[in-house]
Amino acid sequence: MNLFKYFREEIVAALGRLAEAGTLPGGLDTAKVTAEPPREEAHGDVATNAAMVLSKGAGLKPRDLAELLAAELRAHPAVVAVEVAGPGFINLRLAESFWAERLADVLKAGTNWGDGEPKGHRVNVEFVSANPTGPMHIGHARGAVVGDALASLLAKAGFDVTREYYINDAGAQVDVLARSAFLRYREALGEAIGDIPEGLYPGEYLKPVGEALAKAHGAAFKDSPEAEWLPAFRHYAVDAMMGMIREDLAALGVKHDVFTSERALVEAGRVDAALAFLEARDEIYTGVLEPPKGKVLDDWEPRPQVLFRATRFGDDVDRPLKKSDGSYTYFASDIAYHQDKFGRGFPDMIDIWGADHGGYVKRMQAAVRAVTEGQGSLDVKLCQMVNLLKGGQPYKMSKRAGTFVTLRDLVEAVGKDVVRFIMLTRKNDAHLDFDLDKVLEQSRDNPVFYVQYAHARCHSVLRHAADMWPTAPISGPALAAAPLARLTDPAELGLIKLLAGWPRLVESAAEAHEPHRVAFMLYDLAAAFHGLWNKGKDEARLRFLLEDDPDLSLARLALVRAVASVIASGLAVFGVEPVEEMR
RNA sequence: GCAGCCGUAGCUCAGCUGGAUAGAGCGCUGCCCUCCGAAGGCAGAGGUCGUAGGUUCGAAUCCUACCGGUUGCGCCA
Repeated sequence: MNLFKYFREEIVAALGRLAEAGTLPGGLDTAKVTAEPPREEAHGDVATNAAMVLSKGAGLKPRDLAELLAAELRAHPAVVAVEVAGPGFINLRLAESFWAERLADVLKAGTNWGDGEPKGHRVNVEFVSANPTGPMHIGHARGAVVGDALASLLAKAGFDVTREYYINDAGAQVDVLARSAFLRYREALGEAIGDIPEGLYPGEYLKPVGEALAKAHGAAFKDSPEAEWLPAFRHYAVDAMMGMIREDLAALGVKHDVFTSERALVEAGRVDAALAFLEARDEIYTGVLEPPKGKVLDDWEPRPQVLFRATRFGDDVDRPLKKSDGSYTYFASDIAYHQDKFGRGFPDMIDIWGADHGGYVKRMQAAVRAVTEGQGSLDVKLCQMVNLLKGGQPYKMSKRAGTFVTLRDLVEAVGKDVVRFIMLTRKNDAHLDFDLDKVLEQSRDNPVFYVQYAHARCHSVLRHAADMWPTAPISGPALAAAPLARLTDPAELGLIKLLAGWPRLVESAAEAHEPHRVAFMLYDLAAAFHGLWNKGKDEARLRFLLEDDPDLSLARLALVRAVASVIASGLAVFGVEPVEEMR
């Protein structure tokens, strides 16, 4: 339960009662009424702006309306105090028993606490979509993690999520891949190939591909013209690269539900169909584009092109769909791809792109509007660069020096959980520093450690409790029945309030498509827990386990268990394994 | 030239889709840390939220114009 949603409904209901009694005019628009946690703790637990946003319609001064509503809200059993403050805020303070009940809710729900109601609403998250021409590098890691965590977050919030990967296997770059593989094939047959020519992929990872092709075909294509071997080699190489990419993703703990091939779309005529669809609606014409200003293009010459009327849908200029040789642009097949996703039952699409593709957002959104006739929506999350550092200094990657370059190497160096967590500690569109030393540091300014440590400490307490009272019921559901009313210290109540706010955070982070908020919530929760722990150092009576007071200890164990459970639940959104012991 | 993103404490960044006295970590300063649950704790200083206008009960948040940084800008994906 999102308690703020609950109180918003209670406030609206109270307004309804006032209207019924004739105190307020009927039919007030309550859409702008909010119930939120106040920033200042001193302002209570729930604050509403109702009096301020409704005063005009009600014909009352905000503070007068606030007093009326406050009187009505005082009757609520969970409310112990109501204050009218500032320009007309109404602040509610909630009973300790109310918080005890929320703690029991957390314990009963376990890691399902915070789950949204199933919405029966499908969302497609497309991410990674790295070109199938080589292993994943560090630049891909952020998009992979952000997409995967966003998908998990949406799933937790109650959406029916599909994780999708778009394989760009139709462009010129896969032909280059095929030629590169062909070279390795000749090499595997014993030919001296010398340096890899400019324009081909030089990576060693293509050697096994060449060897496999040599094994399969022998010398059959050794001296054949390109047309004879290219499609087969391309097919094999793309498959091999995708296999490698899937392994890289698996190392990072990422798994897609659907892989869609661009080539398959093209061969099935989907691009033709999409263009015909637009043609029929007069969204396509042949025209000449202006050269971009302020940028020197020596080879620019105006020429007629097949253009999409993107300007009709909010883009700055109309966009080309065909190259001068008559083949489709990337944009054209991407239109078909998004129309395909829409047709598969995803009106809501999210794409995760690198920030260098930022210039394509408008045109893609324009195309989605056109091709779904306004029924589909596309949100694009752009992931900024990751700056790799070591000890605060830029980390130069070099193959020769043995410093790593691939995603796999990064994961092997620091672990997948560290990579995943750190990638989510910034907004997707902000630059991110990834310090190879800091992320392994055991200190407060390493959020991964700090959060994991809080979780491990919780379990340490639970282990101690099991030693002290071997028969005590300390499972989550059992602890829901503990005497929770005995938790009265402000630090304890503060912790419960954080736990109780988890559903609201899940909901708003999911709605905003911002998984990084979970990282900050986890950090705050860990800080509050460590704070309470430290208080126990100074004040012995605040320790979790008191041999002479098993009842109170049980209540505190309930709190500890709940903290562990919410941390675990947040880490689950990130795909990070919560640890029970630090080593 | 145009477009997207960014501009908040000395540094790195949050700021809950418009709320009340703008927060955290690092760094700095000062105390505390012989024992439970090592990988520290507590407190303090530090801000005209890039600038200037606008919208309204109320703006770091929305709009406009500038300034600075960044990423892009037909036949690459």
